[in-house]
Amino acid sequence: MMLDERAKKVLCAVVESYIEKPEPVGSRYIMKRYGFDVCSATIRNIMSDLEDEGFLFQPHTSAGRLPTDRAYRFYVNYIFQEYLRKKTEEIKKNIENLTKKLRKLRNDMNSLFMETTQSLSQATKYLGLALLPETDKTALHRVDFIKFKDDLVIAIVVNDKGIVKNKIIKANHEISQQELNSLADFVNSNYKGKSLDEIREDLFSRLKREKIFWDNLISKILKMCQEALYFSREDVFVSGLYNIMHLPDFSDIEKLREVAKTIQDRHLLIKLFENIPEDEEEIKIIIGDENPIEEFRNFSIIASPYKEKDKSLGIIALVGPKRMDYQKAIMLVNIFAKSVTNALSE
Amino acid sequence: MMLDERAKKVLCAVVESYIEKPEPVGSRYIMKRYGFDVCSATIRNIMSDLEDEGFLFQPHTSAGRLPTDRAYRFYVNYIFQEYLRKKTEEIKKNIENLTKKLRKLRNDMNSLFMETTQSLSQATKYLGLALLPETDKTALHRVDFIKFKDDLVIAIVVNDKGIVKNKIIKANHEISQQELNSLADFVNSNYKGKSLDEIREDLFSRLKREKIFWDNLISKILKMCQEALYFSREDVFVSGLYNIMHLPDFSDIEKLREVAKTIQDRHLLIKLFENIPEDEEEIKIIIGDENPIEEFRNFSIIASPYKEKDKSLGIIALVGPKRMDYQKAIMLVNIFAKSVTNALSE
DNA sequence: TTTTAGCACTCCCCATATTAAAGTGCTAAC
DNA sequence: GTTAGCACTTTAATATGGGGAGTGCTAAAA
Repeated sequence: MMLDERAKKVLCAVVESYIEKPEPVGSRYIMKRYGFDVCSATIRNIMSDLEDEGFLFQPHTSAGRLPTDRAYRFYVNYIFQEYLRKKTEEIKKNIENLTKKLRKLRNDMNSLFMETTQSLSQATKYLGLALLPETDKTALHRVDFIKFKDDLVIAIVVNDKGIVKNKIIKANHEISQQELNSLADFVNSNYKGKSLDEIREDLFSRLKREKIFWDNLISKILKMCQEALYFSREDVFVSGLYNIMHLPDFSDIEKLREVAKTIQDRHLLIKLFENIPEDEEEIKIIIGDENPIEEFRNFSIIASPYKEKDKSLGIIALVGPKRMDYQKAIMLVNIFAKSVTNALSE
Repeated sequence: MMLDERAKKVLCAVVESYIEKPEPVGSRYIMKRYGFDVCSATIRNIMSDLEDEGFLFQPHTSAGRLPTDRAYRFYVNYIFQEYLRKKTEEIKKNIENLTKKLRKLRNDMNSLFMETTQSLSQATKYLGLALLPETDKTALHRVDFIKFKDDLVIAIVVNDKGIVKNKIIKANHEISQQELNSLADFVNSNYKGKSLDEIREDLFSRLKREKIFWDNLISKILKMCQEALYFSREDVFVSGLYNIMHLPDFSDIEKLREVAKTIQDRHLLIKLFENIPEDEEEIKIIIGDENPIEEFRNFSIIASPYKEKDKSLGIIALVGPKRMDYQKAIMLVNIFAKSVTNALSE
């Protein structure tokens, strides 16, 4: 399946043409529009070969050809190389400017990611997503335990990003605000700066070490504390559902429905991100069938982690049709991820 | 425009028929389906009269007739009377059962309203909404001020419903955690149980009374405190966008887009609720053009306040097409609003 | 061996015509 | 006031027939 240079060019031309306008692409059009110096019959032969290789298909005999997922993959690899090679001054300038703008929001993550996803969606008309830092992995800034009613306690955790999470837990026994304050003091003075999962781990070994495992009061309290410090990942920002509704790819309402349903279901959405490595430098591109969740097999995702210093915190992404303007999408995700990283890293 | 009994029956029949199936309604169909003992020509005459009165219209000559907004209004008034009159044992039983179920969630408002809006949407295939209690009007349970970075302070407010809100504010001067604790203590011991707006008001008059108005440190701190205790209303739950996508009324994507855009814009959504009185007992029904916000002129809203004891806290609502199953929608909103009220009032 | 010109063939799309069905409005009779 | 009957209107569905875009193949040219 080695393609010669000309075949590659034709393949990319077909993909680009289809991205530009969702219609079957003909040989004559390719020849003229992309300035090939051969006649349409030659292009035709090449396209026929590309079809044999699984890059193109015809909706029916005697129609033009459409790209398969494989073609998109090939195309994306191609332009992505290009992009990395020639990342221009202009992009750097864009990152600088955006960084300045986002820096003002660095202390308010909600606004920061609201702004980010909205701008991304606005600029592309695709769906802008952002996965917030996992509370469990970020450093504890402070915890408070507040007695609510009866044996209910509200645990409030502030992490070093200024994100506030709270949780209502059952204490299983009457406990005074006084005692809760002591508990909070204990945690704050011993564990500030540690990540929640580290803290839970340490509490656990402490329980074990001191042989107060299953019975006494302190053990109960520490266990409650463990529970209070567990937060499953659930914070995703999604913007621009109404933007994608204008795309011809979503004129079929069933596709829209898939997206809307997935958005509504946070757990599913989180699952989408699970297969995207957070620790890599590169932009990750997922096309159609490569998608980890069934519901998004019709779409493509451009995702990139954002970091603070060198630690990856979360992911910024665009979700759009497979027939997406990858050039633009890649560039924008890149710019935003880098800018957020800069803004957070000071 | 007095309609005689028969005309009313015909009008209701037309509306009901159209709600059942979105097609122009013919005279013969009405006669047979709704068991009128006159021939179709008579119905035809009545329908012609109803058209003159502005209740019906024809999409084109020689087609059946469709209800106008006025017809929906008439119909809804009619069935609403009916509903109030004959509220059955069954409904009471439903409320009891649902109350039991929701009571388990009473201490976690997020889950409570998530569950409520989802169930409402699931049962009707319309959009389920719930407006949470306004932080500003609910009683303070406790406030905490947490020093974050530099001169940033995170204010965390817990109200008596167990809802936690937070806000990042600039202190404009260095302030220690010690001082913040004193401030929090001060607010907590003086104002626990008071509503945030009362507290702000009182802080203001205190400032004024003590003639420390514009200058010294305490004044600055109190002003920061005032700012920290202000939360604009913004908490709305919306469920089931993907449910309405199956309705024939939304096969036009432009209509869907209106809804999706409105949902995304919390402020607009809040505005929707502004014209719905929270303090009334009754279920409020808003049809088409009666809608306060432009974007929802194509839809109808069934809304009802929920309360704790006798104090209104917020609103539960369904948004659907004008061609909505009002009977069902009214009943369900009624059941849910009453059940939430019961669950919260113990 | 590769490319090109030429041509027959396929299939979709669109515009037009035709027909059946549903429903009205009107008139005259009950 | 109500009904039967009928002419008329409009839509929706179904056929009909080019026109156009594009392919695949063959034979000749490069």
